[in-house]
Amino acid sequence: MAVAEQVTAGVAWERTLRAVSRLLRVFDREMQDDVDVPLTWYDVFVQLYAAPEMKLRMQTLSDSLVLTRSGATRLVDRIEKAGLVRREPAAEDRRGYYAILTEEGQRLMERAQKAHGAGIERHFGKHLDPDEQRTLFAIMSKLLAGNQNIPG
Amino acid sequence: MAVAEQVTAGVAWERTLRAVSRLLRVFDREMQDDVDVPLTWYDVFVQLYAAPEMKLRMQTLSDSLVLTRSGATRLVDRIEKAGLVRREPAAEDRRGYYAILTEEGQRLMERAQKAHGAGIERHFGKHLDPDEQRTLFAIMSKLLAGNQNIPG
DNA sequence: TTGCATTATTTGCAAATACAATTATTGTAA
DNA sequence: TTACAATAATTGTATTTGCAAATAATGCAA
Repeated sequence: MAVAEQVTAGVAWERTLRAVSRLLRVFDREMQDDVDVPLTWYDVFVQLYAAPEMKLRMQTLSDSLVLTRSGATRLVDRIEKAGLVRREPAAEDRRGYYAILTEEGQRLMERAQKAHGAGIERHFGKHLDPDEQRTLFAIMSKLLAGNQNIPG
Repeated sequence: MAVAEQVTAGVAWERTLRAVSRLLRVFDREMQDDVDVPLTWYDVFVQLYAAPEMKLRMQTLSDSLVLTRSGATRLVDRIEKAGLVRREPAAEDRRGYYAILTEEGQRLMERAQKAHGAGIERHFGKHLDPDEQRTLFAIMSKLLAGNQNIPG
């Protein structure tokens, strides 16, 4: 390359968007192939699995997901119908509900986690050295912190 | 922090996913507010605007977008109905079509670009120094190159 | 030239999603 | 206590999306 490309914010953002989209599609397909659920379901499992007693209020859950409130309601409806999550009214605030990972959900989560971990390594980790991974983490943390209070 | 968090590939990927999702929601909302079209439409404008004669084959277009083929067909349908893009059969291969930015589409694109450029600076560029932007660009380029031949 | 696999695009249909309105509960202040 | 704004979650409805099948044109090989 004779002339170095000028990397503006717009160029960096666009490339990020395309790379992330591509990876999302790959991961979703692999999740389907491996454990026969969409990546969105796995996202729910991850959040619940990491929570105390493997349960979270719907609100907390939807905040961590890539979804609106109503989207989270519908998503949990579907997962509940499949028996992988159940709902329970919140004792301390009767407007609220908890979503709870069932035993079957836990088992699926553990299988999914293994498969997906390998996929992440194959399509993401493998291409970046540890330093790049740390830098990326730091960059994304800054962006997240700088765009905190956004509704949705 | 007494103990530094271990940054694994999985952790870096998850944070990336959340940051990008958040930004996408912000940008989509701002695009609606500024020029009253969804971000997906703008994505089409960007691709066409940068192309020779502001036209691209449907295939090329859908490859650069965050969409499947059929998704691109429907998306262009809607934009065409709004008069911002038109279709034209490809002379050299009669199976194919070009999507072409109309004059009205160009005008909208130029307005949208100004507004969105400011948004990118506000929510993305501002939080990263030039070196970080270059690094991010390089990292995402690697990931894109490493995940080239994925269908969808 | 005929036949057949390949490629470009669109369409039928079902699933997923967002937005706005709705229901139920809580907190607070007169 | 009563009234009312705020909060948690869900639901009605329209839009968007993907998958698989369909349509149409191309290229190549017998």
